Amino acid sequence: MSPKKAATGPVLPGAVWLRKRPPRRGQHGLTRERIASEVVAQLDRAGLDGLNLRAVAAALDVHPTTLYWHVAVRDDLLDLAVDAVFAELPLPDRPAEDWVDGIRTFMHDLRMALLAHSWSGALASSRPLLGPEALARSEFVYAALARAGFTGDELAAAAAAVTNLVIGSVAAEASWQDGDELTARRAVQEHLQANAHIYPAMAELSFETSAWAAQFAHSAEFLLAGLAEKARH
Amino acid sequence: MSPKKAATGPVLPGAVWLRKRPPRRGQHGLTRERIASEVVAQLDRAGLDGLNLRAVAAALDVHPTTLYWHVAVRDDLLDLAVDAVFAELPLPDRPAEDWVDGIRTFMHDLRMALLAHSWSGALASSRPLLGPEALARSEFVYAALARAGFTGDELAAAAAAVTNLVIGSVAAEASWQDGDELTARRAVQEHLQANAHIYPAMAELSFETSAWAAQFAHSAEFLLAGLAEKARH
DNA sequence: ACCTGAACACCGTTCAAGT
DNA sequence: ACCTGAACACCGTTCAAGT
Repeated sequence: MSPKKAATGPVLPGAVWLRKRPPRRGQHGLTRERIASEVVAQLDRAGLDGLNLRAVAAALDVHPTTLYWHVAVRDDLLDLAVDAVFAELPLPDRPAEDWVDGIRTFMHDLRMALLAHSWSGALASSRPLLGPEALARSEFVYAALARAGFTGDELAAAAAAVTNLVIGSVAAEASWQDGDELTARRAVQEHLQANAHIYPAMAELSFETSAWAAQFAHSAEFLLAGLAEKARH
Repeated sequence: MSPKKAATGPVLPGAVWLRKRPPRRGQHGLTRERIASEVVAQLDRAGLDGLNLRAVAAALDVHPTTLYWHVAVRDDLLDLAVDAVFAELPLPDRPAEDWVDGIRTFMHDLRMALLAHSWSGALASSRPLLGPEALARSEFVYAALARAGFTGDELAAAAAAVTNLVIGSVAAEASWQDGDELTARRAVQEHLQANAHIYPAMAELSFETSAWAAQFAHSAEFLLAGLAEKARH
């Protein structure tokens, strides 16, 4: 009957946030916050595959199994880490005068926060974002789009489109930067040009300058233009 | 000097496709295709976390370590599986009369193919898609958008926006369906309403009917509207 | 309520050896 | 060229016991 067993049914992703959190700090002062920031640090250093419970515990100066008092499964650590990344996202307390500007800024800020932790895009795209920091950012997006005139299903869809485009773009971008990006790009380009008869349109493009930021900016403008048009009815 | 060591530098994601593939089939008739479809089958059954090399090998009736002749690392298996999913995506041989219709159909088809294998969205979002089947679909998108009038950076950005929005949306959707979705939704809604003072806009929405398909359709239309407007200059 | 310690089952990967 | 077999290092998780 420990807290970690309190969740009903199977462990579902994001479930850390729906369980009651242990409020008091133990004899080592171990809190979710301390655990989260250590996990972030190790993910930054070792990447998603490099993370391991024993190293996290060692850095926190506790026994590996101690962590199981604070989380139910390893994946919970990832949820804590992702929410910590969202906390880095600046959240304006006043809405922007022009809602399009507000959403645009949010999209670029979100991209930067996720890119600062290369593992976070992959996680944000594949796990429900239910932490308090992530929810606060969602609330901001909902509020901005509601002010733009969206309601009901369209409001939910517009908000989803905004976050899914950003997170999807960042995840794709980060997936290239895991290895040696330049070598990878050259290999792909060679491959495309060697098979130009199969991929004529793609072979024409030059990936020489991988201008990720500019490409993302264009992507964002495409969506913003569509949202603006629909908001006008 | 085995083939798996042929790649220069560190193992980068998607690298299976850039290495020369062993052309002939061995005494067990083990090919990349057979391995790929077995991996897909096991992922469908056990999920991403449930996949293990030993089980794959057993099902193929070979020794676990035999797989290392055909791939360099476990992740290569995932790349093979993702490309196999892309192969299920119907690819029209004639372009649509209206390019918007063509892209719209592609987006919905891609969503369906990825949703049919719940693990594939997470993988597609976090690994470069360099397999032949995935590239062929990208080529289709590039060609359609080029016909719409996009060129250079804007063409690349438009294509990226289309695939990233779809993959990002599917990954998010699938992340909810890993566990008991209904229970999860209810818990989240309770949580939002209990904290309605923090999340006023979100608390208002009813997540009763989780109409994923309708929401995705709206998201797609937002992007398509923006693309159409930009294409008109 | 929070942490320790021992122990278990599992799994990706290497490497030398076979045919 | 392709496959086997033994072996290694590692790692998430459990459970009973401590304070």
